[in-house]
Amino acid sequence: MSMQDTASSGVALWRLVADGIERGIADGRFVAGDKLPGEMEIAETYRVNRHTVRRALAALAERGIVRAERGSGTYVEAQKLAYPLRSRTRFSEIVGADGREPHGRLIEASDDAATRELARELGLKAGAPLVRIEAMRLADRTPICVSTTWLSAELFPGAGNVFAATRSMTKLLEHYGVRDYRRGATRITAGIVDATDAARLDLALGRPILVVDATDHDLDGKPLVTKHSRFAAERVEFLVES
Amino acid sequence: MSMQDTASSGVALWRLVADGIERGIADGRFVAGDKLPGEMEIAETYRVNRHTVRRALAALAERGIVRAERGSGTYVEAQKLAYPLRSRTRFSEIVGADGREPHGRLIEASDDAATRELARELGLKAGAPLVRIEAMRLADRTPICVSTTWLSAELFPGAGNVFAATRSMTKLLEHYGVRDYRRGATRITAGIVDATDAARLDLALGRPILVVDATDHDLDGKPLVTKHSRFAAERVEFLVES
DNA sequence: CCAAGTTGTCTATGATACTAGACAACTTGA
DNA sequence: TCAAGTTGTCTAGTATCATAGACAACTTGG
Repeated sequence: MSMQDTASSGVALWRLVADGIERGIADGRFVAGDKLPGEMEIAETYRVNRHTVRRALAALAERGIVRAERGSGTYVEAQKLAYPLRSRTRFSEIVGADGREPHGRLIEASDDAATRELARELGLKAGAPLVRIEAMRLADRTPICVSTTWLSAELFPGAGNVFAATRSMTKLLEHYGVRDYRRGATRITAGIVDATDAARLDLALGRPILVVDATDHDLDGKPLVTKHSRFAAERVEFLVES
Repeated sequence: MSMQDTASSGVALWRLVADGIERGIADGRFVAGDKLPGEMEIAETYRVNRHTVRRALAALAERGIVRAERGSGTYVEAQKLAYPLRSRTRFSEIVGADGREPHGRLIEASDDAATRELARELGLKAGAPLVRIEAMRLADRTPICVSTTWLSAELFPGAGNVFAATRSMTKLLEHYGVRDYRRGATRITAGIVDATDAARLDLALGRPILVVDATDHDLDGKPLVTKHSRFAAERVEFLVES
């Protein structure tokens, strides 16, 4: 691996090495507590200078993924949150099941007008008044995802304030008399985090995110809320059951 | 956006701009045929030199995402493949439904021994003989994903040759008398493409990929094959139905 | 204690990324 | 035809990336 190989890829070499090591951890080639190969050995496998490897490891160490011990070696630290995608998906339940403490945080709430896309998703007319809620979800102080949620301002007046108080979408819906709801079709893709989300998720620029678009319906199939969520890919793994 | 902001993120500035524009297209802010803002305007919104924007646009143009017209502007070109995740998921059907021509290609087949992980997934003992098939799937000549598939070498002797001939996992299983099969639990996450897959998928280094791990079972629930697939995130969108 | 192997830190050098400014070539609409 | 706005192409200067080598500081096992 040389500068010529990566020419015009737009990612620094040390970043490729860091991604490679991180993937090794994600794939289970290295498990929490394992000792990584020595810097020299890593340098040889990636055909890269040892300094480049050091920079990669430093980046991983700063993110808490590995920990270097002078004279001894570099060791693996972290894990991923298993996130089942079911028709009944509640963030707090999922995080709780993993033995971690769920948190919600309101970033911003504002009024908005429905684009054609949003109107179709929510069964409203284009231009209909909406409440837009920008929120963040954490597990044990680690940011997991940020999501933008839209609700009809007519069906859910003052939804922003209710969310600010309850910090839970489930409780917000309960407040308006919705006892239960189901997730409709979910669209998943991946992308690269933008500067705004990177700051919110405490993620380095250029990290991958899982992008999820979904609409929740009540039991009669009437659309309630539609969401656009961005998950830190390095901290979560979706499970689809059949 | 300055070099200081991106310091130690490991992604080139032009790459962030390119990703931002591409995401604008993915999110529907720009649709195929739309004219992008002028280079100067983009440079201002990202607070970046015009040359940096030009490099970003050049990268997008090379990938066929946009097309520049001198004296006029830069225009949007492409779309994504909708990929439903059901218990009965067949690549050829999905691509066909999108009006495109599905293709399969064998990259490599070899013998392998089951790791503890693979053995558990396939209901075998660790060290059991496996056939490992590295394959690639395309839609209209565009690479969509590469996957590594493992099967028991005892249940499916010579599976590599059969796949080479049929280039279809469904037909391979039929050859061994498996008439129907179902997908079990599927794990989805995102990552950054490595050098090998980047070459196979014709993807630039540092691009995001969707990583899917799944095991297929026969109708009695007996595990047949387990797969590790990597999808070019920029070309596909998963649909989860509830 | 010693030797081998590990991570930490320094200096130096060439290649690349980004910025900056200027101007050419072309398209569009008035 | 003309002016404004667009993309294309030069030249330069500065900061960062990656390589290279040497040595210090520390851990581990014999």
